Amino acid sequence: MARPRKPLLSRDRIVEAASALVDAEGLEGVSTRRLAAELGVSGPSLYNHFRTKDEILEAVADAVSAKVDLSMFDADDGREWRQALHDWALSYRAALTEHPHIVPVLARGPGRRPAGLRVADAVFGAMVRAGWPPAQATYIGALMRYFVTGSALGSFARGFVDDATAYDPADYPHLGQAHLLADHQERVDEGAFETGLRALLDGLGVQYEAVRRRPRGPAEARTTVRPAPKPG
Amino acid sequence: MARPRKPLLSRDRIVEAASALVDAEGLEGVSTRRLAAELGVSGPSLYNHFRTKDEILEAVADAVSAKVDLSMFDADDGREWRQALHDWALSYRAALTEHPHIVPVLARGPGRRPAGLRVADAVFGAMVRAGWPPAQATYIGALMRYFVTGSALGSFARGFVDDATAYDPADYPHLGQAHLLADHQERVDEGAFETGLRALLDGLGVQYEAVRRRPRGPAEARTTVRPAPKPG
DNA sequence: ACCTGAACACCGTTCAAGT
DNA sequence: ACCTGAACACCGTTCAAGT
Repeated sequence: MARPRKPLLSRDRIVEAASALVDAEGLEGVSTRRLAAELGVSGPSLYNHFRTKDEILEAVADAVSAKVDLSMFDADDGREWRQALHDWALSYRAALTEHPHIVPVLARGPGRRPAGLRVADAVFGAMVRAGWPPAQATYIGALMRYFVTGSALGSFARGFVDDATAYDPADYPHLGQAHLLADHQERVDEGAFETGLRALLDGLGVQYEAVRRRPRGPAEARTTVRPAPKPG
Repeated sequence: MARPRKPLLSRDRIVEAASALVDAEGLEGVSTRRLAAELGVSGPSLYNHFRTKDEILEAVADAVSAKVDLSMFDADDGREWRQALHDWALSYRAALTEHPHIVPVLARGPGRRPAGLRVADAVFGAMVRAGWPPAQATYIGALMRYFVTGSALGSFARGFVDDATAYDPADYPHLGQAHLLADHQERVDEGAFETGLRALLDGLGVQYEAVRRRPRGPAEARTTVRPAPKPG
């Protein structure tokens, strides 16, 4: 069989199989030959649909971004911007922790991925509507992204070993109980995420009040970052 | 030449060469053969000093962690915890942006890397000394890490293309100026980082006041996360 | 103990050949 | 247009052989 009358492959089928493989085996488990085998074709066939393996992984990452709920940013649902950011962050993090192995790819940046851009667009638009200056709205999209991807990528607790002898008090005077962290991994990561998210939103609240109070004095315009590259 | 009287290699030499290679070519530029060639030996020689290539990369990441300034956490330098966290975050970020290609490895978590653990230890110790409950001190170390590594990993602006036609208003109604971001990349990332850091510290300040006010009521103990796995 | 070359079991990608 | 097998230039790692 050289060419079937009905194509055996499609971008969607490839992305679906690649996602399953990434979830099951991690990024290292994905080779073009392995993926092709999973799809019942030979390795080079994939190159009729994607230019590189990396493009396939980008598509997998984008499929995860597409699962992030953005409905809280809808114009007139009566939600406050802080509440919307909060809910979005939870949905964002949930999407990532459901597919942890692809996070390194996704964390590289929103890039050209359509779903990633849709996220950036929604956040930026909602913040501007809420009264944030465009420059700040851009920053908020970026910094929230930093925090959420950072938390999904580097489970803090996962790094600690479940071995009391691993942390010599002479080297790490305050890590006496560190070996216990291995057990409490998830709880610590979630606590840190919640604490950080609350801090972020409270802190943005402070800045929001300041911005609202002096909405755009010319003196400020001179000392501030500059007109404001949009967005997002 | 089979075995020289003086070893040709050492862990330090290997890490040094690997760091240079990572900086110059990125992670993909590092192969064991390439690295060995740079050191004037054959590929398998490396395995006398490291068990795997990944162990070499971990060591490179740890060398970067070792450059993070921790002196602001020294017991009696009169600094306030917020100021210390702020200065540390800047130093942390600076270390990472100087070696951007290794960040994905470093962001995986502090793991067993000695310098990474030293960082965790210093932050945890300083926060506890400042009056934070151990559980919260643990969270602070983790959430600061999320934010800093996330910002170093995923340059938000870098993701946007310098092409006005790339962002169809029908798809992304608020991304009209997105193509300008490519130009302002660094400024946006720095603005987002500063804005986020300030928000984080302000927000933690709010939580600090709350914790200080009610230092450990039994009612709180029941509703709060739980005793507190240390640290760090 | 520490280096070597040869070898194993893989890679991503290109390309001419098939229909 | 879409798949194939063969091939190219790589990989990380193991291992027996050398000193």
